[in-house]
Amino acid sequence: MHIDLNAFFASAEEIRDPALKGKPILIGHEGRSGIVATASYAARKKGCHSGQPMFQALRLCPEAKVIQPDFEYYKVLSVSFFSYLKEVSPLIEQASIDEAYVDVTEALSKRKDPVGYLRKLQFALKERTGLSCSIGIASSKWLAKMGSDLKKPMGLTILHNADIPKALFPLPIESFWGIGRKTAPCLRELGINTIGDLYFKLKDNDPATYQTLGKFAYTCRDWLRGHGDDVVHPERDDPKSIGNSTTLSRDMTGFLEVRNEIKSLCEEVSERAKAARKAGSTLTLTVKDTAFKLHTRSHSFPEPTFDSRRLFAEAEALYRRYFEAMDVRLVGISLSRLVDPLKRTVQTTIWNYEQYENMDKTRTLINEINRKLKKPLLRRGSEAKDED
DNA sequence: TCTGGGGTCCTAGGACCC
DNA sequence: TCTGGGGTCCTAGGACCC
Repeated sequence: MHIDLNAFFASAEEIRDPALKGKPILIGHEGRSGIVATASYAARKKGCHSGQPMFQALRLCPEAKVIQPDFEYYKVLSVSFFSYLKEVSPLIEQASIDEAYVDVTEALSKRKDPVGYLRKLQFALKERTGLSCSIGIASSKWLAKMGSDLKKPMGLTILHNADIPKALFPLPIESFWGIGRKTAPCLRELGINTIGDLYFKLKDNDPATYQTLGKFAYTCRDWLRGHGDDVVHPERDDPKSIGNSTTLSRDMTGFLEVRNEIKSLCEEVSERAKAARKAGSTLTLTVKDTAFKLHTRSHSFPEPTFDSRRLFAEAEALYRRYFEAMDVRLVGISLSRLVDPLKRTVQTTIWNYEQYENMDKTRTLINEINRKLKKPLLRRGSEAKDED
């Protein structure tokens, strides 16, 4: 099952202020370079959609109410959504703040009326949290995701593999999950306008289609046959990178102009890493130039770290070395190759000490170090010390 | 008043090792 | 007789998604 909250941020605001119900709402910032994160269904009717520059959305729907996003509040609602799902099945893979894959094989096979059960589940969620959702049921994650997109809001779509031609083939190629604004025009160039067109080109081994999609072509072929990945990974919530970026109040040139922004980004990343109990070995500095092109430069530390001063020192070095003369619109800092600093053991040290003859002594020493590593190294907030 | 910010995954080239 | 084939790790860029 793929389950997706409908117009999540807008619904969240309606829950907080029921007077907004049914009204056109745009969630996003209104200032320079603001974009729409979510548009309520009333606003969507006027042509508003997420990703749109806010001023464009307001031109289409001047009466819309603009609300600044409140991610902390959305996160709270999201947590209650996921704890509700856990009652249905323990096998949940969080796909984003508002959607999940759930392995309901067990839960559904026991029911006499699985469809009725899902409907009840959907309405109980609405009852309990005020959130409406769409559900897709299928034999693979991709197909379930495509299914949940077919009917909104409060949709329930069951797609058997045999339904694929009728349900998906007529859809425009842009609605294929995994094919976006770059690939879709290339496929249209090849005469592929619908999902069905893609299916037949792949089936007939059209070389140009395979060339355009690369390895992804084989994944698409599997998906369209109903053979895609169907394994739900509950542990997927372990992050692989932690980063923050910000669009500057104006274009800036030279490190001294962006120094304070980079400093606070490093501090934010450091705090988030500590809170997630992660340390990272690779720091990446991202900048966007005035033509909206992104540039990245990265550095790997000999040891994983979350120390904001080390992050900042390296970010400064990278910036001065590569971007000093560039007009810059956005700066970002990201930490990756994350490890849990509490789970680290001293493997390299073992090698050094094994050269010594007294193995008992060595073992004692290693045990002692590992015991120390297991003690909490991280102190919270103001108690945090430099050596942390 | 053009186009956010959080991520994941893939590709390709180069250094390095055996 | 100038130069194989296996692999890993690192870096940079880019596509895609919500």
